[in-house]
Amino acid sequence: MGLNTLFKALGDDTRREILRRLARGDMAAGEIAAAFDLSWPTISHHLSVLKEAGLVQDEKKGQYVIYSLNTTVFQDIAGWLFDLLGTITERQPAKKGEARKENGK
Amino acid sequence: MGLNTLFKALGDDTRREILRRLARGDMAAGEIAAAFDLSWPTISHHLSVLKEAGLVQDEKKGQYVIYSLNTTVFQDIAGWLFDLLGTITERQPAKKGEARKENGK
DNA sequence: TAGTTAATTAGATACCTTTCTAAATAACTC
DNA sequence: GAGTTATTTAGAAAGGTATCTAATTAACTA
Repeated sequence: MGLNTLFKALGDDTRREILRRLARGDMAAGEIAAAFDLSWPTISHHLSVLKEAGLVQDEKKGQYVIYSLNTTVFQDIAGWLFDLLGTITERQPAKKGEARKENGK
Repeated sequence: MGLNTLFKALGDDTRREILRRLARGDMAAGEIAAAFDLSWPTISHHLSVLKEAGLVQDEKKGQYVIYSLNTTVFQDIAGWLFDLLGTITERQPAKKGEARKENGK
């Protein structure tokens, strides 16, 4: 759902810790909430941010809601990284003695 | 300066576009500002967020301030990604017929 | 169906972000 | 040194985010 939403979702310790736990295996919402020193509604909110970003999926199993990691979005991050790093390597290496002088005096 | 600051800095279109331009070569602050439909102070602020996150560096060259990409932080992102994806592959693949049932009914 | 357990939604508060205009600082040019 | 150009800092407005408690919804259990 866009790199913006994605990076914003990743810019929070609690949310990254949730992802780390989900990487070890699926968990119910309450199980996740129990692992933190925050209220259930707060965790519920973080989960919805992660879901919005496509980083997790949820599935209702009886009275539980099981959350799992969605790894496909990590390709978006990797793709963005490669694009950027690719652009760097594309640029002409400046000849000796005139390195990076376009903007200087 | 921490993954939090780093991801937060990346969660903005303008800032990612600044990085993309810097990937092609160093630029003066004003040169960057001129490329956007935003005021100079706004761009100046975005640059300080990027700098705070360690994504760019600046260097005073006479009356200009030249900004350049700092690629070393990308290792932090890559490292985080690898850690997470590594954790996923570490987990025991469930045997057939008992897949992902720990939390279910 | 009344009670219990699981999870989300609503509403409030405090704080952080993005953006602006106006002012300040810093360096160059005559 | 007076003016010009480059950039940042200050201060304000609008909107977003993280967190809480209380209320609601949904599903199981006896």
